Amino acid sequence: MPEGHTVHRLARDLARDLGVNAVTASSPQQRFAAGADLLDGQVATRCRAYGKHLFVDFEAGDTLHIHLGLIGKFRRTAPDAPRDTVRLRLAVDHIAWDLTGPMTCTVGGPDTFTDVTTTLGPDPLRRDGRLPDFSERVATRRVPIGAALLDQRVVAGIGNVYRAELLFLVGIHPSVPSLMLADAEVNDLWNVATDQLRRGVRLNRIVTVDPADVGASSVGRIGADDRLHVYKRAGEPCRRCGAPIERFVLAGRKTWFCPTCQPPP
DNA sequence: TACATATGATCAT
DNA sequence: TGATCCTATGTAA
Repeated sequence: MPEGHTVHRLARDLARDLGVNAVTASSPQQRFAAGADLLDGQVATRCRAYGKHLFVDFEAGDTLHIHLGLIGKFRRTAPDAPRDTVRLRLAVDHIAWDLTGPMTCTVGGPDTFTDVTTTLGPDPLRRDGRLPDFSERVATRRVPIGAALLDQRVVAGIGNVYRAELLFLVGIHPSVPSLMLADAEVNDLWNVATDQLRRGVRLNRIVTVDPADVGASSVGRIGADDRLHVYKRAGEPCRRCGAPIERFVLAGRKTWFCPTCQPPP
């Protein structure tokens, strides 16, 4: 489930679990054997996230760089858990963190963080993420806003679920040209993104529906199937207006919108 | 057993 | 735009 919220949450949980102890690093799958050897026995000194990129610094100056991609997972397991597909296992005491299916898993020097993040747009989950930076990048893209939001050079950490959900929440159709958005709309988009991604970190999952959006019968409780407004809900009624949710492909990925709440340009 | 699909990104054409 | 990489899961056969 890797959008920015997942990676920021990982940085936090990893930092807590790894603590100040030396880690045992291994690559059961062997594809990261050399890197694991470098890290084995070192103390992790810092865990950071920027967009969908995760960085773990080690005492000797090595930086582990991980990007989960579409199917990657990094999860807390036990040292006796199955490991045939585990690219990297970081173990401390009785806790093991298992990385499977990552798009990127490398070890580099102290410049790794800067080198990787210099190409990225502002990250709403970071303290250094700036709205004016976002505004400027949105205003200079000659693509639909639904494409711009997936471009990590415009804003870092948003993926296919948040692109659809955020645009619903701000009432903007994905096909509206990025540079046509009013200042107020761009501000709104940034603020909603910040709020929603933070909520995602807190809950460790994407939930964009509010209790006020669900029926009185459910007493404000949000169930497993009503956490999202539009993502993967083609044909189902909009929770706010009842119109059937529609779907189309934008920037090579399916996206969803409400034709009433998000009028086409 | 096979196939489709997935919250991502890159590279080739 | 399409192929490709990586893994896991759900559905179909």
